[in-house]
Amino acid sequence: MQFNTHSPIYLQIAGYIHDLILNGIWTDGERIPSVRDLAVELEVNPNTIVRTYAVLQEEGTLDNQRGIGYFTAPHAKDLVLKKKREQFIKTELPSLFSSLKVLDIPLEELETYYRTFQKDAQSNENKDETK
Amino acid sequence: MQFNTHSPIYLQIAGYIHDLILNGIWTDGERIPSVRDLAVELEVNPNTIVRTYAVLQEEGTLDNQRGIGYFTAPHAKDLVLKKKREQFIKTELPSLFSSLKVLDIPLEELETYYRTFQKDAQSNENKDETK
Amino acid sequence: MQFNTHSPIYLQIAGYIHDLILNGIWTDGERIPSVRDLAVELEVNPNTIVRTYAVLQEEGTLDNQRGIGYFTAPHAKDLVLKKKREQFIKTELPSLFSSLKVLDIPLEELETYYRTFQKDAQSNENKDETK
Amino acid sequence: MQFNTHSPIYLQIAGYIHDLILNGIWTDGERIPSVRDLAVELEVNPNTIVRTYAVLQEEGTLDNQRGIGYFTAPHAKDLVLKKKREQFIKTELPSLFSSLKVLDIPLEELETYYRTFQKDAQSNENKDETK
DNA sequence: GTGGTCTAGACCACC
DNA sequence: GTGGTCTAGACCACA
Repeated sequence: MQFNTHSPIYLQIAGYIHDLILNGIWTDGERIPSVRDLAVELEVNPNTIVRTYAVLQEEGTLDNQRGIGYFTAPHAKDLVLKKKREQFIKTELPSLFSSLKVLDIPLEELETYYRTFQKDAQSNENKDETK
Repeated sequence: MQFNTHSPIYLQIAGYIHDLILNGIWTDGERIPSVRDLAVELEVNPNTIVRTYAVLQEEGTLDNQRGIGYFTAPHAKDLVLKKKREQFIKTELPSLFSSLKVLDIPLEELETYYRTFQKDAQSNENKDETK
Repeated sequence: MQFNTHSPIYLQIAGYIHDLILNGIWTDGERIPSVRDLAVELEVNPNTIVRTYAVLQEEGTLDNQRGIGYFTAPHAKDLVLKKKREQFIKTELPSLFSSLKVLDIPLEELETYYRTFQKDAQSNENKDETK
Repeated sequence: MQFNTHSPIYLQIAGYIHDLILNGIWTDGERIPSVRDLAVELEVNPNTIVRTYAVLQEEGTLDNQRGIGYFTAPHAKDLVLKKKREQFIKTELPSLFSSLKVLDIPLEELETYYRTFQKDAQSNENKDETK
């Protein structure tokens, strides 16, 4: 049995940046924080960020202009969305379905909970608007 | 940002035992490995297993008889199933649904994948029978 | 703070013998087990029993006839009863009363529970007779 | 026969803390000694105190804030009082009543002693006020 | 043999 | 500083 297994920090940060892009916090083509700045913000060694940015550049999510800085790619959001969807369908769905099977929860029950979830989400949005 | 998020080993082992019971590897009322034996098998300190077993006894999943050993409770499987279902609905479903929303996957699409999953599972079972 | 404090075993055994006499299991003037026999029965070092019998002889509960053995005194039961009553009133009652005070339980409430206790005891006796 | 009957130290300390709360020495919501400090004070291993505090937190008597310390719960005193009353009525009263029966002390006699006890207690209080 | 408790000492995350 | 966890090793009671 294996305990205390993590994905490496630089990959955790890559996932974090994916989420920033998906949620529109970093928009397509925008200039993003320098390696040094992000390292300070996340309280992490700059080399870790270097590695993260390299991975994201490799996969096409980020562009680099030497001497200027890093930018999100022109279609970063679509690209990340596609990537996450594939990963979700290939790895998360099977584990979800096997949970449903073991726990003996039919798909119909899921739909019920889904409607409740959507109603809750909506009422929260309304609250936010009122603020 | 949070890196290094673990649940403690003794709880990871508790979860592992839940799965053993759910999957019928440990059946209701059966004698289970002694503290020392399981500690050797999982390569942890006996005290860690003591703590795991104490938690599971507290929640009613295990019984024990001093000087004899630990046993799964008479209705251990039902109890664990109930517990896991509650936990699944309360904590995993919301995160699933929010993934669906972010990834823009309608519930209907899930059903399609579900049917594929079930067919695959069935064909695997048939293979097993053929063995 | 003091943990793990016991009365010495020889005194615990003295109390045990008091109870035997009070409950009529050892009657007045009866010959009682030899030091050696009682030591075996209670799984205790014979010297411990020697000490117990010495204490009980000192307080008048036991008599010793050299070469023959130990006997309960002619009025052993009355003597023990008197002793226990005194001890009860002097040491146990105050602690009981202070519990009642701290827990805010009026004496009247005690009477209620007492009646319940007596009824239970009686019904148990009836069961015994039926046997 | 059973000699050497202890409750474990961590439970003895739990009982000791119950008393501190009942007697108002630790008041509701108050910060209590750190694990290490109490361990030093009671001359036990810190892990023993950890276990005691865990038990008391489990039963709702204590709260804690990570990195800050332990606190008595907002209604700790009421909670402990309720717990102790139940335990007193269920386990101590029957043994009291059976003592009364064996010693042939009628309940009325108890009342006499009770009045004496109350008078003594009152005169002690007056002394305290005079101080 | 079993589990239960306790100690000593270490390392970690949080504040 | 705080609590939380884990290890190593010891001793105990029960069966």
